[in-house]
Amino acid sequence: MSSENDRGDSGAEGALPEQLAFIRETVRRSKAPRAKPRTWRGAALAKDLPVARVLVDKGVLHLDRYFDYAVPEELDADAQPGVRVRVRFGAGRHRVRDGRREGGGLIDGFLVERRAESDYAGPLAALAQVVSPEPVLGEELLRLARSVADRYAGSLADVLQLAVPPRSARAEQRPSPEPLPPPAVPEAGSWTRYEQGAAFLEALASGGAPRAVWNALPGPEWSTELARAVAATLASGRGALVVVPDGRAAARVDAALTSVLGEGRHALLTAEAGPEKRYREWLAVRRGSVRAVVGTRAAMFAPVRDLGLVVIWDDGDDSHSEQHAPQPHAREVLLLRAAQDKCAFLLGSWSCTVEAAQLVESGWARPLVAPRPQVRETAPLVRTVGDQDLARDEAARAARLPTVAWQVVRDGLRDGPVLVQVPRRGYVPRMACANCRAPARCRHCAGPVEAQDAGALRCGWCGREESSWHCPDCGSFRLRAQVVGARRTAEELGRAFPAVPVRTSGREHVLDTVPGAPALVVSTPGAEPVAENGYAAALLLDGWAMLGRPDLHAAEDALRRWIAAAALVRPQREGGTVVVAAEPTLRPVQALVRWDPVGHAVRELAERAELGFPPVSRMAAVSGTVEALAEFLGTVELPPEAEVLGPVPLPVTPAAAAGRPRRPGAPPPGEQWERALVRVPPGRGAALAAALKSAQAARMARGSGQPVRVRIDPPDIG
DNA sequence: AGCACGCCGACT
DNA sequence: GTCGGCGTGCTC
Repeated sequence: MSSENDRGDSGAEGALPEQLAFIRETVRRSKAPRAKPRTWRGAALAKDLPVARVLVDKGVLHLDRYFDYAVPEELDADAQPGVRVRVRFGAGRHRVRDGRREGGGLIDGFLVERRAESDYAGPLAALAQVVSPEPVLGEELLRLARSVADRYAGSLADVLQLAVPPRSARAEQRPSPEPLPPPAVPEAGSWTRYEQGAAFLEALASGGAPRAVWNALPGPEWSTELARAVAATLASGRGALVVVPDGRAAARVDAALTSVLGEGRHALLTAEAGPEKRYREWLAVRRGSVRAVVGTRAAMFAPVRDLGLVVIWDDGDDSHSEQHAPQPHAREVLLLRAAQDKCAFLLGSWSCTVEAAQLVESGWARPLVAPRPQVRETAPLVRTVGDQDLARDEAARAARLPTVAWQVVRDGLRDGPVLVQVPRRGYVPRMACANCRAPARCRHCAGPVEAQDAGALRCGWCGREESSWHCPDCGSFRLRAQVVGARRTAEELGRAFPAVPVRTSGREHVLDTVPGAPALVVSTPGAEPVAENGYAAALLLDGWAMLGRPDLHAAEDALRRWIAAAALVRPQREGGTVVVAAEPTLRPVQALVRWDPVGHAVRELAERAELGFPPVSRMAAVSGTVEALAEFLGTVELPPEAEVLGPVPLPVTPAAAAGRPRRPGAPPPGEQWERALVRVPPGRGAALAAALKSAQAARMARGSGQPVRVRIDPPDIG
């Protein structure tokens, strides 16, 4: 299916049109390639392979090519492929002084290749300096970075900035430890709970490259199961890489790896470590001293030797999306790695994203699931509280908490801690059917219907006015804005149970664990502490806030967050109960009750295919001022199948926000920007990225003042 | 992006 | 003649 095609044609063998054009041009111009590079009044050059191909470390797209430099004799030994170099670069003030060319700034780069001769017809400048003889950019990493740049219409230099950590001389001086021999093949352990669990481990241990989408059972065993998969891969003599969404998850996997493998066999790569320690760990991996890595998203590029397995945990968490250009997603990067290195792939989660379901649907990966009785055995009981219950229950309505919920909390507090999940502030209210709460969508392109200041309705994607909306599901003509507001509920809850301590975990202050004693634990999604022996009960409040957004991911996100909280609750047989405040007829609510995130994702996938949504189609967002965007859309040569939606105006950033850091892709404060979406059918993702990249490159080269931002797989469509 | 080169108008 | 306007194009 689509994703496979895209991975195929964005691979190393497929050169982009502008690259081809460049190559053709260079070949034409240099009629007779010189046997030896001619420098400015030749200083002594390396005898063997006197040309260094250099990637200049500038993110600008039209410089996204290699440049040749001459290798002076004294740098010959150090100037090996993969090392960091400094070169003079820029058309500026070329003066020839003492037989050497000067001027142009000194700029960092990577030496990519040593060659006998150059395609470049002109005289070569010499390498100014080898920053360090440590080879940091290997062939595989370079190939990966190239694929990622192509996939995301970004520059190679930008990707390398994400992939290669900044240098620390002190870290380089420290020798890395001696590598340990491969460990023994681990026991299957709790993997036997899954139908293909033991077989998956065996395949890894025997050097195979199985690819699986793993729907993990609720509970704390997942990190040990991950560690066993890593151990099995190491036992086969290969390396393994695990990417998790945050530092807490990384710490859990780190602990599990230590207990399964012992000390010294794996590295922990997280931002928390600080630059020097982090580079030291990275170097230990790169040098082959350490064969296994766990880390947060930057670790997706970790240069693991002889990679046998890549793992991503909880791919639906948005921290897997890199914030820096070109904003690659860890799942997509690991997919590229699995394809490039022909290694095993494991995507694990308590929940299931549409993208994960697609990997199974297309046949690229196999499902790794537990049999239904095992799921029922492990999951808590889930009860729902909808509007009907609230309406019937006048007293509860005032407190925003129905009787069922009170009872569950009260009963739970007799046995242990009770988790209360409240939504974070700041959800954008959007329009939904007042009757059945289905998000209101545009009839033409299925984008989200938004309320304007004047009260008019308009599509957030194509900008069409919506004057006669009615709900396609239930026929209602009434719309409502979704409202958020919940923190108070938790406070009231605390007052209602005065004898019980209330602990909170949220953005500013995240608790890692809580003891098994009775307590109310109030948390925002993603910050839920793990309870010793599991929570006795959980209360998931204000489902509307999560479901109300007609964001593509609204239902999936809500389900993922509920499941993430509910997975910390004891199994039903131990009395574990979850109450979710949401209409029981809604699809994600039903999926939670049945504990069937995979079924939910499969149905969402079918719907996305029907509506032409990602990941079945591929989308890109292009934004800029009205003029800049119009000009860009006028010049870009999109593949014929491409469909342009919009442009529509983006909300103006208040000028008061000037001091604060802006989200990447957001317009500068006070400027009116527009955004268009471009979508292409399955298999044309690479062509779309290439077209956008070359249009962007042409634009930058022209230096036409106003910027245009291009974002592949925009996360916030709708 | 910088920064020079180039090919046209008013100036010592 | 030449100083300098910034349009155009290159950076190994």
